[in-house]
Amino acid sequence: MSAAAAKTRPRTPVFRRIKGDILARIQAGDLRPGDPIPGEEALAHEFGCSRMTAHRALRELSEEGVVERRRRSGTRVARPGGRNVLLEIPRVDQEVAAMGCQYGYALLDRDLGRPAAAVRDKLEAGTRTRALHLTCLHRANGVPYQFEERWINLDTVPEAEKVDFAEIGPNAWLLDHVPWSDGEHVLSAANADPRTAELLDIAPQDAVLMIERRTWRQGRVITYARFTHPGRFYRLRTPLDRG
Amino acid sequence: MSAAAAKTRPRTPVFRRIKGDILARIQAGDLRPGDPIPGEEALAHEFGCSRMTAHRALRELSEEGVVERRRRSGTRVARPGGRNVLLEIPRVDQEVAAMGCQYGYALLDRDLGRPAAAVRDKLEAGTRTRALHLTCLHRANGVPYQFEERWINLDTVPEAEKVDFAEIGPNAWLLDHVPWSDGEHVLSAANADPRTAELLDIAPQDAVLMIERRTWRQGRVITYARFTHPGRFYRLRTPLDRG
DNA sequence: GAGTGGTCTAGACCACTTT
DNA sequence: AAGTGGTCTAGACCACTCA
Repeated sequence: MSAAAAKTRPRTPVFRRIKGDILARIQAGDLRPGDPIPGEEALAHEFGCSRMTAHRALRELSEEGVVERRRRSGTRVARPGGRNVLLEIPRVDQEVAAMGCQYGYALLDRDLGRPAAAVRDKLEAGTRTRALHLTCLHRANGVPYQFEERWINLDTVPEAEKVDFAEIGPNAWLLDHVPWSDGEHVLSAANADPRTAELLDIAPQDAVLMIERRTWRQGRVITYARFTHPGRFYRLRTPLDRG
Repeated sequence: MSAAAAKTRPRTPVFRRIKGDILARIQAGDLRPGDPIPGEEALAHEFGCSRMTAHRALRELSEEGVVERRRRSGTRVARPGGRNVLLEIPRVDQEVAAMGCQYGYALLDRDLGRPAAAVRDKLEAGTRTRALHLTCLHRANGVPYQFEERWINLDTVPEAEKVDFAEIGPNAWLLDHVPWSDGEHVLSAANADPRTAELLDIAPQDAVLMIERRTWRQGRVITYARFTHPGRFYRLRTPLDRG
């Protein structure tokens, strides 16, 4: 087979070469959205590999949204709808350190009790549920960097009641003490309220980027957190991955 | 083999059951960050499957950031650093339609020429590069929904020069006419400038959520776009996936 | 050197979908 | 009924890394 020639000791795995080849054909405009892609059998023959290897290449392309697969009818180039983007939301202390700045943490307020109805909804909790309400400020080289307001559901994480959070931030503590969790994130822009503006040392009404996070553990809400960043400086950036 | 007993016609693939089992152990607190996970050989024996199947389960957990794998030293529960979140940035027309609203598109301005230095940098272009500058407004039920400002690199996509974009939005046209592309997204919050505020029918200085997108084709920038949404209404939401 | 993960094979059977 | 993808096996060899 001339196709299987030029072994050239393939440092890159075969399934990657298949993926790269198909991706290149698409990027070159050779294959357009909706166009059919050779089946697993054909690809296996073309690349001189087993069907499993061709299958893996096509499966990964499918998971990445590059192609669409349907039984019987085969594999086609996906027609891109929206964009699915991998967003990294780093830990604030690591983020500040990565910028080469001195990280500072301060607990502004610690308050225990039954939260208001709006927060109760976020916690998916009943009226008798108690929550730990924490207000924190994170600084980079002394400059306010992130304002954090957080509620921890004490029904789900009762151990949190005994922690004072004066030294360790709630995020770091939770990551160390609560196993693993599902998460939901909501991104929005808002005008800073007077208190937030003062804490972040920005003008009232300045735009802030807000990240709301809820995490679950076995179906119950662990915590609801609001992270507020000065909009003028803060950016969330997605890497450009697919080469 | 007693291990292979109880066929029970497993509707869910074995590799999924292995993944689910390990995830459950982690979420139950049975396995904590840093704890070792049985190797592929051991898992294969435990679940009565081949090593390939166990390998796939562990590989996918690793790709999802749940575990960390290293040769020789084995597989361990990952210690969560930041959070990697899958963000869906939908097409504005589909997004509006999905809300059950009437989608409206208007081209406000179409301008051809050499862009200013700031935009030239974004396009990674030289001083002689010409770009098509488009300004568009997207509406939902007649209400301004998104303001779009876009530059298309005519070195990369010369065909765009002949399109008038009066009827079809630049995003839709590009998706149909330019193969596939890498993308970079930047999210930020800002105060609306007077012109944007007027177009979006919001007060000046109101917070807006801005999404900047650049796409590449074979190493060259196709387009740089800025999407601006009224911050009061617009939310970007990540699904809570891992069950 | 030994043990782990990473890849690959050449088969196999099944599930789904379209004809 | 036939053709496609989805899963799985029981081996194999290699690469990396730790002891």
